[in-house]
Amino acid sequence: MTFGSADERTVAGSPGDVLTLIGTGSATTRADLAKVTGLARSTVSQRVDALIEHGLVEETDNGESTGGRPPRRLRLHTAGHVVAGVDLGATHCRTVLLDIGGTVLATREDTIPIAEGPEAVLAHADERIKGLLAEAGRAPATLKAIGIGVPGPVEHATGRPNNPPIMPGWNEYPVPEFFAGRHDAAVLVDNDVNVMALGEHRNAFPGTGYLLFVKVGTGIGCGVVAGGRLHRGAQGSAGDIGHIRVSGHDDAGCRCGNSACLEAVAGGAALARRLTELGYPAETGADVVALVQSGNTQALRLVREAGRLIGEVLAGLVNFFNPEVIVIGGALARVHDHLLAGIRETIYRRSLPLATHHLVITPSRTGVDAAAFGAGLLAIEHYLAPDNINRIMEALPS
Amino acid sequence: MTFGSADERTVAGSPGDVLTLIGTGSATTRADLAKVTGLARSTVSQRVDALIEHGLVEETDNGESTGGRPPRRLRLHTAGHVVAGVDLGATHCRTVLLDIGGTVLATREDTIPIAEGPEAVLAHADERIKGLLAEAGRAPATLKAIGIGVPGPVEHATGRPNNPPIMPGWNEYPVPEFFAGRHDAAVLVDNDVNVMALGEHRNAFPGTGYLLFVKVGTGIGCGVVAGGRLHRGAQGSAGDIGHIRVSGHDDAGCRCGNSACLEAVAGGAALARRLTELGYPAETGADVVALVQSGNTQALRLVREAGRLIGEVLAGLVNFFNPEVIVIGGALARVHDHLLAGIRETIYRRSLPLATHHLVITPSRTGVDAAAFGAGLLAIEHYLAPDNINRIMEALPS
DNA sequence: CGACTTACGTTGATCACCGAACAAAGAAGC
DNA sequence: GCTTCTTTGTTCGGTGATCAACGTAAGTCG
Repeated sequence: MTFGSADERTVAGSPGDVLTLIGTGSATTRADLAKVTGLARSTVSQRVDALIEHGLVEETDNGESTGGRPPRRLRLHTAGHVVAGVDLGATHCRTVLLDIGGTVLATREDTIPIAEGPEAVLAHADERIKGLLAEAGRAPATLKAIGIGVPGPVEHATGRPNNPPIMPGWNEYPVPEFFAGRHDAAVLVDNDVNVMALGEHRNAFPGTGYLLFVKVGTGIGCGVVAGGRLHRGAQGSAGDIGHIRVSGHDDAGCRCGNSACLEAVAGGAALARRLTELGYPAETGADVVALVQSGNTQALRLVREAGRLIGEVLAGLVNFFNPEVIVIGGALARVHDHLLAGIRETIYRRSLPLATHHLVITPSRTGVDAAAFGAGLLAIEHYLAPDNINRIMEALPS
Repeated sequence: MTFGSADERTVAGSPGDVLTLIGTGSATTRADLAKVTGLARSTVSQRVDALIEHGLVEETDNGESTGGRPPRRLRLHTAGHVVAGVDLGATHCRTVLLDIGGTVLATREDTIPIAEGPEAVLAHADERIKGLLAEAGRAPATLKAIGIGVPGPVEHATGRPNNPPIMPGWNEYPVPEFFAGRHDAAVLVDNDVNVMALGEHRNAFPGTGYLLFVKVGTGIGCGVVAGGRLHRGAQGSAGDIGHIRVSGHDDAGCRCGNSACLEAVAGGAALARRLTELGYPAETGADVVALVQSGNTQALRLVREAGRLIGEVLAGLVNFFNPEVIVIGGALARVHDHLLAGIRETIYRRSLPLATHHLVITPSRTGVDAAAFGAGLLAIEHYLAPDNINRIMEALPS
């Protein structure tokens, strides 16, 4: 027998918790903190002083008075702490430097095939990170954590890719160890769709408990947020919806060896191939988007039909998972008017009313840097996690 | 921006946490507790003394010596605290009395249509609970919590059924309030499949993080355990997989208004109807089971085919959710040899190898009282939750 | 039958946290 | 412009939870 676990308590008052409250904006002054945590004002002051001494918090201007002494506002001290987010795709590497408040300091994008293998690609990314640090005028030692999104399943606890189909040479490669001697920073590795889901959740839907982020690009994948956290599943392969079967397409073979997979009929590569067959040459999802935007009715029809097929799969997942928000991202979402129409139509037809009543289905609000940004958030959240902060402050009693 | 929440810390040491460790068997002696919690032995003794004074813990025989003084074993004091679990079905009411160690003290089953409405049915259940208390020789005041599983979606936080299709008169009915004047006990209400999933998880797979419990009865439903806890979704309707579309059965109309729903082609009612059409009269899932057990090859064929269809849906969910264990329960699981064969066959064919590599697919190990027992566990876990214990002990400083 | 090992209680010391008093800084009223 | 009030934040002694060290209990081992 097992009981409920020990978390889920009322907001605790450790230094790390106090910092989290300041970072999230849940409390911006000492008096606020006292109210929210239930600690005495004196204790709060003591905690805040320690955080300020460690360079994690700073005082800003005074707030508005409400009839008495105006409060001193507190916020994260973003100067001495930055993180990097890295988005590795099949052929690209996007890098972003964030301060721990989540502000973008610098970005970089370039082309490198992930098939060149982990050493080459990670060395490349490391060069870019160093470049961004220099560009933003931040000392290398201020880099506190690195988040990396990769196009395949990852065992998040160890940072090792787990039989990734499109990353030759990366299987079981210990990514964090690569950076061990190069930076004094934690390295967090996750699937690219997961970090996009995280970024979208934290940015656009922070209060939401249950969110699906669907990326429609060459393939189709899904990031899952449950209870405000990423759901990775037992092997870290959760959200792999590209190979779920759809009705009526048993003739469509998929690279996975099965037929009628969602990806094989509604992915960007599949749409491009069918458009080529119809006499409109296209290779990638971007080409499909271009055809739609140029007014090609066949392309438009295909995208809408793809939306219906994606919607069929999502309708099942809505019943099963009961999310509050579904976000559609990826290359094909750039023509989201047509894609979403098909998706919405099918979900509202095939899902249970109770599950769709408050369901929001929306295009992604984050841009091309979504994955790198989400990877950066992963890094920030690790660095600012209460436990980590408590450890840091115990290690350096200042 | 939001950060990771404040839970997920190392095992804390509040009295409630200590009790949880004793209850789960994670630590059975004072010395154990000191090791696990990191508290000083003196502090642990103090905590344990308080728990004993409150009648929550008792000392048993001495344990085995490992070369020194033998430890005094601790366990939950089950005498003064019992809970009730209630399983309400379409036509039945099963009641079980458990001590807080999870031991069954008494059970009762009888027939009452849930359509008689909440007052009548709950009054009936309350009578049964009182009967079980008397039968087990426990004072009414020792009843600390009541768990109830109902055949429909529930808003778990308030205990109100949420547009349940087969529970006329129950919509929005505040179940906990019904018991307010009758017992000084918390009332937890949840979907019946959820409590079955909980029972199965705690009993058979306590270490598992991600488990699906699939109930194949008249209809088809699914309870979801994620991260060791029940996943209920945004509206509490998660796991409603009976109306997910399956391929190649577009002619099969469903009571929900759509066609090709899993339930409409593989549910017990659907199988019974088709067997009747084939000349083998059957009304319920139990009749189908009887036909299979009597060696009817048509029934056997249908059950196996139903397994394949259920497997098709589950294959998609395995990709999406990446569970470690899938448990098959419900009336039709009594012929699980045939049902599981079809399910396994399809899942291993259609799911990703990474997700199926360590996947266990197994029939339920819990019997006919699974739901009532699971409801009782829900009650126990609420009562023994660290926060609740801490509140109790602060309220009565003894 | 002592030496050793492990378990548990006791006790003075320590440290985190609290609450009350005090200081700071503005608003409101005259 | 002054006093009074309100809210914020700090200082400081007091209190209680927790700890580490020691002492006692109760076994095993040679």
